[in-house]
Amino acid sequence: METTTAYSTAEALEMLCALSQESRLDIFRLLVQSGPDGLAAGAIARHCHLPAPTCSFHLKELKKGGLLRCCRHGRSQIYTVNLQGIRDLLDYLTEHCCTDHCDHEATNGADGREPEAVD
Amino acid sequence: METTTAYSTAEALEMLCALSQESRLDIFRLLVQSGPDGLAAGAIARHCHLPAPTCSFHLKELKKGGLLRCCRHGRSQIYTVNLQGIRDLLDYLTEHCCTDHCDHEATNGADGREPEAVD
DNA sequence: TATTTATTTCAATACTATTGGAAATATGGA
DNA sequence: TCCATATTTCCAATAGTATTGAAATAAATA
Repeated sequence: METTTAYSTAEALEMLCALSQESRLDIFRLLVQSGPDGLAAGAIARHCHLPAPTCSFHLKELKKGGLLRCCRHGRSQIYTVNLQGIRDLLDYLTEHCCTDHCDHEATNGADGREPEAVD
Repeated sequence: METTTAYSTAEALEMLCALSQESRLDIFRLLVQSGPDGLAAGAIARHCHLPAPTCSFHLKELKKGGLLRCCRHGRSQIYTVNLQGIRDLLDYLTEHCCTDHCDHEATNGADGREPEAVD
């Protein structure tokens, strides 16, 4: 495992796009709960109350974003979360969107601060 | 750390929607870099190569999602990142989308649950 | 091969988001 | 007050995303 987490903004954006939809966030959370064994497409559709084609569309988007994996098992397609994917997204957000002055519990807790014009 | 951050899925979703757009991710990252002093709307538009109305639209979306704050300073509107907002999103993702078997630091969580196929 | 079950692709439609010019609003200063 | 600057709102055009029934594909089994 050589995870350098040199995650590009483009890749992070694609992941954010994948997760930023209600049904897809539902599906993703369901699969996180389901653990490494994953779930078949049909079971996911039933759980999330989605018609099969709608569910299939969202699964494809999540897979495209690198958040899911799938493999065939008999007649079923078993979907599982790609753990490294969500970790990479968290790392990206921590690194690029939450740096130094935004370092967890570092600075003063309250929001109050007097901003000054820049530029 | 005393705050429980009971961030709802609906709120997390709104934040994900706010961040999952190229211009908005650009703006957000720019403001993270700019630190607590923030930047005026005009400066943000120039930095991100956006016409003023387009930039204003995106700033409003980010603010709606709880990722930015703004306050007037003379003729300028100064935008700053809402640190608690992005922290809450990270906490939500860690808690709901990256649990046990997706342990960041390979720590065996206090609740170790058996991952099993759900229905 | 024909049948059943599981899932995806297609295609039409509906919906939501993005864009940017023009006009409106807000502020500071002469 | 009038003018210049800073930003937002309005609005209409365009672009992109979501939804789902019907058809197609895939695999197991008789």
